[in-house]
Amino acid sequence: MVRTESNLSFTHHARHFPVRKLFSGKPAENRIKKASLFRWIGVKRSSFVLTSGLENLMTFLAMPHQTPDSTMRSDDCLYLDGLNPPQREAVESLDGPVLVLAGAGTGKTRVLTTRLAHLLRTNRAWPSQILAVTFTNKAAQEMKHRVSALLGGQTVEGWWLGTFHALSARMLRAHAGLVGLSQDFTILDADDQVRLIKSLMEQENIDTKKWNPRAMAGVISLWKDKALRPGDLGPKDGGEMADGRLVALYHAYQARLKIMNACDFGDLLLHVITLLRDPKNAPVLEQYHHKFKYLLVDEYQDTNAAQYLWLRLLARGSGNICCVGDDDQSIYGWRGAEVGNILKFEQDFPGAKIIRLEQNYRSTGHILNAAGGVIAHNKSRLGKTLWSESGAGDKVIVRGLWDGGAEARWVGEEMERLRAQGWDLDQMAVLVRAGFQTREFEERFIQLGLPYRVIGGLRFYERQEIRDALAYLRVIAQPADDLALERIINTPKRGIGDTTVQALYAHARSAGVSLYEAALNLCETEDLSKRARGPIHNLLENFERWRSLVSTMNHSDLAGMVLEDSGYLGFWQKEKTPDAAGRVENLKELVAGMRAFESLAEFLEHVSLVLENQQAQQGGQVSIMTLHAAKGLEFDATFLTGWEDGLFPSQRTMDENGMAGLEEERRLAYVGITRARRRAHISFAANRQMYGNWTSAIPSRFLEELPAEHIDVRSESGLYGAGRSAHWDSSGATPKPMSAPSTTRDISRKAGTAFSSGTRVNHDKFGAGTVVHVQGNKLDINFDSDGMKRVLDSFVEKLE
DNA sequence: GTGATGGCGGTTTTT
DNA sequence: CCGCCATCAC
Repeated sequence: MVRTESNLSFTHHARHFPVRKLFSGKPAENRIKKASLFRWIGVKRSSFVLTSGLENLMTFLAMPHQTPDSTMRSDDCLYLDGLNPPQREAVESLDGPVLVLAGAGTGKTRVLTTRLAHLLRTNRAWPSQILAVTFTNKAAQEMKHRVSALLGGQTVEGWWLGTFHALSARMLRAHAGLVGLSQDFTILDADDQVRLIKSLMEQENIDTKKWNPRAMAGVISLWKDKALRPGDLGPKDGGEMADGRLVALYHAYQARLKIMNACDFGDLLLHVITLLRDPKNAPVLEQYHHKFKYLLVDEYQDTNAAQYLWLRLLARGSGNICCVGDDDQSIYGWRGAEVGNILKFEQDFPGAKIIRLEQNYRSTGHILNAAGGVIAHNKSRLGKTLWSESGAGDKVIVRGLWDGGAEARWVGEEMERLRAQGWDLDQMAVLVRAGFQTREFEERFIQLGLPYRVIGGLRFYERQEIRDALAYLRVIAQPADDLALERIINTPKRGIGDTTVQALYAHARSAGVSLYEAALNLCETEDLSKRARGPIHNLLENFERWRSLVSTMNHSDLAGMVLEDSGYLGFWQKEKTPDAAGRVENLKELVAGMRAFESLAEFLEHVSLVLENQQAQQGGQVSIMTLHAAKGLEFDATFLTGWEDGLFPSQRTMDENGMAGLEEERRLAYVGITRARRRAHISFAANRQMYGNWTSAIPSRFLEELPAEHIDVRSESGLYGAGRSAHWDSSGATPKPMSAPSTTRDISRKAGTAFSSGTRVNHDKFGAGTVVHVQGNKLDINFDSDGMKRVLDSFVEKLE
């Protein structure tokens, strides 16, 4: 039933495809238009750093702004044959607003890519008239590849396919002047952002211990996600935060960014919105309206308010906007995503067509129904019921264990058992709620010799040595980049200490210039200590020299030279720490990797916006990752671990966001369960070591939401119960507790809830305590040494 | 201006 | 328990 694109042949259609004709020749007429378009865009050639081939982009912009003739009928299109009816409808509903509600595993990407191919193949639009937005570069890449596969290997060039941020940066480079930036503005990442906020807080005498700069930066980012600029806020909107001066801090932050000619990620979208909204710039908006005939948005449930406004502004032109998403998989509310966007699509885009994809091609029946049973508990959802033709398969295996160690052992054993049965290690994954949970599995897998990889974590360009190297390049490209200069001004150590840097900053502030300029101004004067002048002079001289080479020298060679001359590479080569050699390797890799880019500017833009998390993909390893990282992936067998109240659902989320938070956690559970094709395991531990001390927990409330008929409970003796009804008591499948002594627990269980308030009890891990409150078989106990905890009655024994 | 110790905080993550 | 940052001693 499920046919992949590669099964379909398009070769005999290829000659109908406009793209080939489009690029084969460049009529003189186009060249003339090209020149005028340069003016329209108002930027130099090198600024279009996001497209690999600027030529192609220019060619597209030079195309007359009209739709190509639609001469082709849809029934000529073989690629439509493999689609089920709703999928086909989603592909063919090209005009007007369309919302495709694509449940997990229902062929969302296939619909997206086929729709794009269809637009091109039927000559509905030139590539340059299509705006396709994704959240991650990975998704953009995948879309690019799959569309080209659908078109028989023909690559499509010149379309506006990318992340919100990359596309925004592209627009902003073209119109930077309209928002008070210059075309070569710097893009700051989260780390730069926090450092800048922190220095501003210090400057304003706001206590950075009481008010964590990271958190303050987070709030400002959330404001930006909501498209709130400093002027849109009242002075008190920051509440107590930052001593009541958070909004003032936001003002100062934006002012500083302007001086630095820099943008943070939020600004990329916000500036575009500001500029397109301004009546003065109506012609710009009009040109984009004229240009983009079709808009396509992936993962619409993850859009925040700013992205929503951005889309609305651009969609007002053609009105042809297709959003694809799944409200049940919205898991990024905590970083500003608003499920509301997808829930109110119909109101926002009147006359919208809503198409539901409900046939699942990934998972077997029990898995699907277990997931469906959980998500049905959510109130705010549009509602979908997934079904599949692939048979019932295995029930979801649910296992309770004594502690985190036992859980890791059990997962390891099960994985080895599956491996022995011929399952592929690459097709197995451990999914956790929070990063710290991975450690226990790693330790266990190392012991077992089970090859694994942890997905996520530090990315290449987040490594210290890479960021340092990039800082050098940033200062060369953009001297006003204070953060970059500050980062490396004394790295490697060259005797420019904190007091000197503070003096430079003081001068920069009073003169209203950048740090670099301040250094230029001061290095010959008496304002600085004699000792500091030399190294500063030296460093600046180096920078001037390097900068003078940018236009003539290959940027990769230049980078090599910079690292050499600055002493940075030598610093790591001399270093004896175990990781130093790896860092030297990384630096060399960085220099080599730069060759793939056309210029230094292009390279820097890719680093901040588009660089892939290149993880050496070697086969034969199980994966360990967070539930968030697992979204969009699928495995034959999954192990969803740590299903304990407080951990999952996360206590913090519930405290901070109440019912909405709980519903988001539940969606996370839904995402988790639907990752499995054939086998899903869910486990929980009664005790877990967190940050060095033992904590106990009761099983996740989500376990109770799993429909009994779709799960297979195999808990250790004494670990079932948890206030659950009949089907929890099945078991017998697994006879003995693995590590915990069980006698007293069994006795207490037989006795029912034999505890009452005031009873003195003993617990293996927490010692003696007094029962304070009884609720079913859950006891709130005040432990003599560890304080209040909630535990299952089966874990304690009465003290006589 | 640079190296050593204590204290505190610590989900989820992309751009 | 681990890592980061601030503070302190040179």
